[in-house]
Amino acid sequence: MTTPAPEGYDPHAYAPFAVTVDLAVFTVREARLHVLLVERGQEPFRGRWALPGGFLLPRESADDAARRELAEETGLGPGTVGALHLEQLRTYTGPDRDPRMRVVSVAYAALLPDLPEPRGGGDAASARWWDADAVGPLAFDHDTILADARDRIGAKLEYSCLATAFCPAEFTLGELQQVYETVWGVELDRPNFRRKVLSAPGFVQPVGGPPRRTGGRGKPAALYRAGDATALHPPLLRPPRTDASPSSSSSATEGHDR
Amino acid sequence: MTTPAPEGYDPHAYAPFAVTVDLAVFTVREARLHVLLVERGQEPFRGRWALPGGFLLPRESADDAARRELAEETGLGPGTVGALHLEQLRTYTGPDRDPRMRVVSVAYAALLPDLPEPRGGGDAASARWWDADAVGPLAFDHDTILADARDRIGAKLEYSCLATAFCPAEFTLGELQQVYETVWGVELDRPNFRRKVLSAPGFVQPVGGPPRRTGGRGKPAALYRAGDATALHPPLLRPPRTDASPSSSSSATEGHDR
DNA sequence: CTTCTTAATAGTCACTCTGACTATAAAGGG
DNA sequence: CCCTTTATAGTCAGAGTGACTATTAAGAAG
Repeated sequence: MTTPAPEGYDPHAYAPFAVTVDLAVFTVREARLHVLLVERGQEPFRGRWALPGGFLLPRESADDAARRELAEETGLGPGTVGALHLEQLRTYTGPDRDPRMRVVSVAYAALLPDLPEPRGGGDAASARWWDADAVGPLAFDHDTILADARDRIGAKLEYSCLATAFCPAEFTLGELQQVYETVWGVELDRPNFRRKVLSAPGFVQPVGGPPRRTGGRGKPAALYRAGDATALHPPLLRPPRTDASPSSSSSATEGHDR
Repeated sequence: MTTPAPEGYDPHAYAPFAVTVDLAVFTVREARLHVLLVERGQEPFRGRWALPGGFLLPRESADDAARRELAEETGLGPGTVGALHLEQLRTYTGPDRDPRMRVVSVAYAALLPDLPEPRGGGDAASARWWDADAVGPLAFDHDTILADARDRIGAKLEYSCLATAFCPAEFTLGELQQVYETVWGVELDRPNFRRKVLSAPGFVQPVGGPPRRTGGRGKPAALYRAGDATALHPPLLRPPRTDASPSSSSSATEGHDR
C-alpha cells in the first residue's frame, strides 16, 4: 500500500492474493522437540504432512487467525490459547509456493507445554505430534518454514524468557534445563544453569512454602513459576558449537535472524 | 494455505487481499538517524508523509518487490540496491489499516550509507530524508512500522555486523562508532569500542598499506572494510538505559523482538 | 614555529561473569 | 545399609567489561 502504482490507484488493477497463516506449534516431549502437523486430505500434496494453518477471514488480523487456527487444531479452549506464546515469524511470498494460486502466508511459531493429547476437534482430523528431527518432506515450502521457526525459537531462548512457555505452570529447574537442552541439542552444566537462571531478575520465581516435586528418583526439586520478565538479563548464551551438530538448515533470503 | 477451509477448497470463497511492501529506509547523516519518506499525492492521507512501498506484481516475491521499490524511490541502480542490506521485519494485517480495501503489508528495513542525495527517478516525486526523531504522524499505521523498524535495527546492531551497512565501503572506527551512538542514542567509550570491534572476528578488516583518512582535524584514522562475518561474537551489548531516554515506543502484538 | 585543540590509539586495573569442577544433601531401589 | 540419582552449594582460574590515563599525530591559532 502506501504508494500508488505508476498508473494511478486502482485496486482491481492488481492481482488478488490469498492470505493464510501457517503455524509451527512446538512442544518438548520426552526430551525431544515435537511439532504439530496435519495430514493433507486433498491435492496438492495429498497425503503429505503440513503445518496447520488456514485462510484469513475477511475482517480478521493474522494474529487472530493464528489463534483461531491454533484453537481448532489443538482443541484447546480459547482461554488457554489466548494465554500461550504466539509469535509472528516471517511471511513467505514466493510466487509458486502454492501451485493452485497466488498465496502469501504469514508464519507463526507457538510454544506449548507437553499436554496430555492436545489434538482434538476442529477441521484437522489427522493431526499429530512429530519428532521435529524426523519429519519427512512436508507440503509446500513448509520444510523451510519449520527450519526457520526452529532457528528463531533457539535464538530467542538466549535472550528472552520464552523457555517457560514450554513448561507447565509450575516446574523445576531441571525441567527448564531440559527445554534448553532439547531445543539447542546440547548438554548444559546443571549448577551453572541454575546459577544463571536464578540470577536473571524476573525469569522464574520460587513457589512459596516448602513444595517439592515428587515422583522421580533423586532429591526432590524446588518448584518455580514463570516470572514477570520478558527479556533475559544477562542472556543465557548458547555454547558455541564444537563440531558438526544436527543443526537445522536455514533457508530464508535473509540470513541470521534472531 | 495448507489447510482447506472447513467447507472445502475454493479460492474464490475467500476475500481477496491486496499485498504490498512498505520500506523503512534508514541512513545516518550528521549524527542523526534519517528515514526516507514520500509525500502522498492522493487520498487517503493526501499530503501526509508515508513509508515508500507499493504493490506486489503478479509473479513477484515480496523481497523482489522491496528491491524494486527501493531502486525506484532512491534512484539507485539495481546493482547498488542488490548489494545493500534489506531485511524483512514483520507483516501488518490489521483489517482497517487501509480504509479503501483489505491490504496486508510486508514491512522491510533497509540500511544505506549516507549518499549524496539518493532520491531520484521513480514514481515518488516528493521523496526526502527526514530526521527519524522528527517525523510527524505518518499515513496508515506507518508510525508503528517505523517504530518497530527502529527497535529491530537497534537490537540487531548488538549481535550482528549490520552497522557496517550504514558506512561507505571504507570507513574509520570512529565512523562506525558514530553509527552505534546514533542508532542507540547513547555515547560510547572510544577505546572500549575499538577493543571490542577489533576483537570480534570478521567484523572489520584493515585496509592494506598505510592509507589513512584525510580531511578532519585530529590524528588520521586507519581505514577498515566490512569483514566477512555476519554475526558478532562476542556481541556488542547496548549499555543499559540509566534513565528516561528518547526511546521509540514499540507497538507490535509481540513484545521484545531483536 | 610554538602551543592549543582535536581525535586516534595504547595501555591499565578492578570488577563481573563464565565454564569447569568438587562437594554435599535428599530421595528411591536393591 | 549401600548405591544410584538428582538437586543444590561452593570454588577457582580465565575471559570480558567499564572506567580510566597516557601517548601520538594531525590542523588551527597565535
